[in-house]
Amino acid sequence: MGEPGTRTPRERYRAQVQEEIKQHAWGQIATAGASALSLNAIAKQMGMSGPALYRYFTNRDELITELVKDAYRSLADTFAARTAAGTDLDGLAQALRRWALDDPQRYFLVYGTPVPGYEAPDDTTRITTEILGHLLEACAAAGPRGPVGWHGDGAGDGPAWHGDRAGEDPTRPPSPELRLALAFWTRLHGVLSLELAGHFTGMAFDPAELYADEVRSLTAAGH
Amino acid sequence: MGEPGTRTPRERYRAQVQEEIKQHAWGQIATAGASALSLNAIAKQMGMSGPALYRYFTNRDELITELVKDAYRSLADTFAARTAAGTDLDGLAQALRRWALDDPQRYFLVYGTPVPGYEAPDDTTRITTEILGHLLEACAAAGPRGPVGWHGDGAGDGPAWHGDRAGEDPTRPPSPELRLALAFWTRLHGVLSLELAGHFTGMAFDPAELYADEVRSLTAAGH
DNA sequence: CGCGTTCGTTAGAAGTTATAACTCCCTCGG
DNA sequence: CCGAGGGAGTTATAACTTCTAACGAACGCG
Repeated sequence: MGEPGTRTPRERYRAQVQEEIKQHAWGQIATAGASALSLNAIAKQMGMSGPALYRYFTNRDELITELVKDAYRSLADTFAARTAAGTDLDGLAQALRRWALDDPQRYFLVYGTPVPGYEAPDDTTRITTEILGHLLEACAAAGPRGPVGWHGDGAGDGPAWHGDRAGEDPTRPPSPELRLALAFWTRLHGVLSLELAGHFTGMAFDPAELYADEVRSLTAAGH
Repeated sequence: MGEPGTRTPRERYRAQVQEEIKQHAWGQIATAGASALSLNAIAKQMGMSGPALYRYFTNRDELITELVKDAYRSLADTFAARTAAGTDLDGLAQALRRWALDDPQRYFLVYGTPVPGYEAPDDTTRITTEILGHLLEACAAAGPRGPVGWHGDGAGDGPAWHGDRAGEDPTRPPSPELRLALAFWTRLHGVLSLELAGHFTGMAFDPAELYADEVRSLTAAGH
């Protein structure tokens, strides 16, 4: 089994066209949002007529799903690169913020409004667990002292994680690392989401300061 | 000047049909999201043919804008009712959570993914300032001790608020009430948004506990 | 060199938003 | 009471969308 990436020249061409389609799709999403993504417009931009794209993606939803997967992959990579350089929560937070500001619509494609019926494919959930793995690693390195307590400091035993043992009691307090990771995730997403959505425009303060403040609330020992 | 609400029977009928349209629209949004809202489908459900709806809303965007305004109004009302019953942050947090869980798509219509070009109309921003007014009231009643500090406890002077004085320096630390209100807003939105989007499904913990934990992080004195 | 897979094309169905033109009925003013 | 006007709803139509079907042509492998 040779390289699975590029085998025959046909598959090479196919992958290249697929990539170009996704590139134009990202352009459209950045300017008009994911709901306004038009296959016809993409085809016109690429100089070919509508239905040709269906050779590369079975339908519009599959294209969007692929973009979502790429976005997850991109976030996982930045997290991996950051944790490789040092497992500090502050660095991870700054990397997350840069990733979000770099392409707001990409952020919303991952963490924005969900489509009610949509179910993420299996490989997507695999990437999310990888992302949370990096986060948990940094949380474990940050030490057990966390500013957040579950039930006012219940001693969580073991990493109660993602279907850890089926039929687990959900009310049991999770591990300190998970509690810190959840606070990291929700607090930073809270600031980023509202900032990127423009809910802070017109208010006389700097969102970066608010973000730094929330990061500090996580990294500071909960004395 | 009589009641501006219902004057002639014609206007009464018009308002009633408008309300019925919005009702069907909410139904569609709840089941398929706002992007899948179809005027044709609504008209068919109401037993009349497509273009009739354009007598009541100039276009699809205006209908959605009206729904957004209603959602804001609904949140402002629940906040007003709650603060009238007692200006405690915990009660406000529980009211917010109930309002969000009551209709997730309504929540996302307000705080979800924004359309890049969209600008909220003036009356919408007026309602948002009202909502934040209730929140600030509760924050002021909660006392000056906040768990969050700007620049490690800078003494904010006066309510640096929403275009308070034009040309204000955005880097100046805002008031303690505003800092607490922002933490309330972002932290609770962080949990609610991810929970409603389904990012916690499959993880062995109760989102309500996480929410209560974050509320505790706000109401507890930052000793 | 041929044969088959794949690509891109046009045609077309079914859906959408939105406008134009027409009818009908209700309401308001004389 | 009665007529004129305006609002409501209708069909027809344009322009757009996703997506399927059928056809032709080009590319690459044996």
